[in-house]
Amino acid sequence: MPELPEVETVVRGLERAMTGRRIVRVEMNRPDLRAPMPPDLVARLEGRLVEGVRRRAKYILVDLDDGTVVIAHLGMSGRITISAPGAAPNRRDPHDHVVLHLDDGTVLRFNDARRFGRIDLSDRVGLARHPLLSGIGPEPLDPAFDGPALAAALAGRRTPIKAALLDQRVVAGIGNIYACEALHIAGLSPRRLALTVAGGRAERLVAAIRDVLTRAIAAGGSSLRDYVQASGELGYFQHDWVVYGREGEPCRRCGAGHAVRRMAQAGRSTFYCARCQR
DNA sequence: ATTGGTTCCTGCTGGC
DNA sequence: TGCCAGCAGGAACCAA
Repeated sequence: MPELPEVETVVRGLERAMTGRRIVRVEMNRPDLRAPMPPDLVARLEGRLVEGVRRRAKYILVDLDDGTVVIAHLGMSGRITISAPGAAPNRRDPHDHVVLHLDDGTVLRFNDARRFGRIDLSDRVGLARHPLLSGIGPEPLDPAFDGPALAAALAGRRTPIKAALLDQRVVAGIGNIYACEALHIAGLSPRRLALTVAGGRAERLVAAIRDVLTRAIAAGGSSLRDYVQASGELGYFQHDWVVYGREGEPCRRCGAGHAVRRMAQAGRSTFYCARCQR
């Protein structure tokens, strides 16, 4: 799915399109995503004013004027497209599972071919206790996420650091691409046991995570096959990947000769340089 | 308690 | 050119 930078980019697009607007009509074309959507979704959205849109981990949170919060996750193939008021209607797509019509004519479509995404409802007061959000770790761009905090989260864990970074309880929002990139920047082997990432190594990894996520957000995220920004534009951070998807290409840091390798970890592809990542 | 494997679903791509 | 196995950004769930 879109990882943190992609979700952040979508949230910024939604924020512009939705804030201060009223939802006048909701179409629910297919209620069975990864989990069934709430049966009262349409009733609870229609007529509500949108107060804001924000992000937590890879979740999109839409605050409504009655205290309801819409929780949306894009899964692996989910996207939200925005048709500006007066724009030609999009071609009908069988994977537009939920369609929102706003009072200014804006149309938002939640599209997810693989249906790994989810949509749920909560309320502002109980949001932190919602089962989807309650166990999630610190936001990586929050100043509270520092070397000692990461080291504490990794203490005693005998899983590879790559797998630990994908664990949303350790740190929020990192997925396969940015885990590979951050470990390369930090010079840490993806195979290294998580518990050995402490002290200076943890500091380096935190700095690397912040660096890659910040640059990716600035680029509008990475566009893969299934991902476009809310506005329909493409992010371009995929051109800045140093290891992800570059199997066999020379490591940009080591110079010629040392090829980027690919291996499987926990069923996912890991890309790394065996020379400069220890 | 941690950890690794499996599973959900569809679409695209690379190799034959 | 055509076919199809394998793979894809995630994470909940299960068993050990």
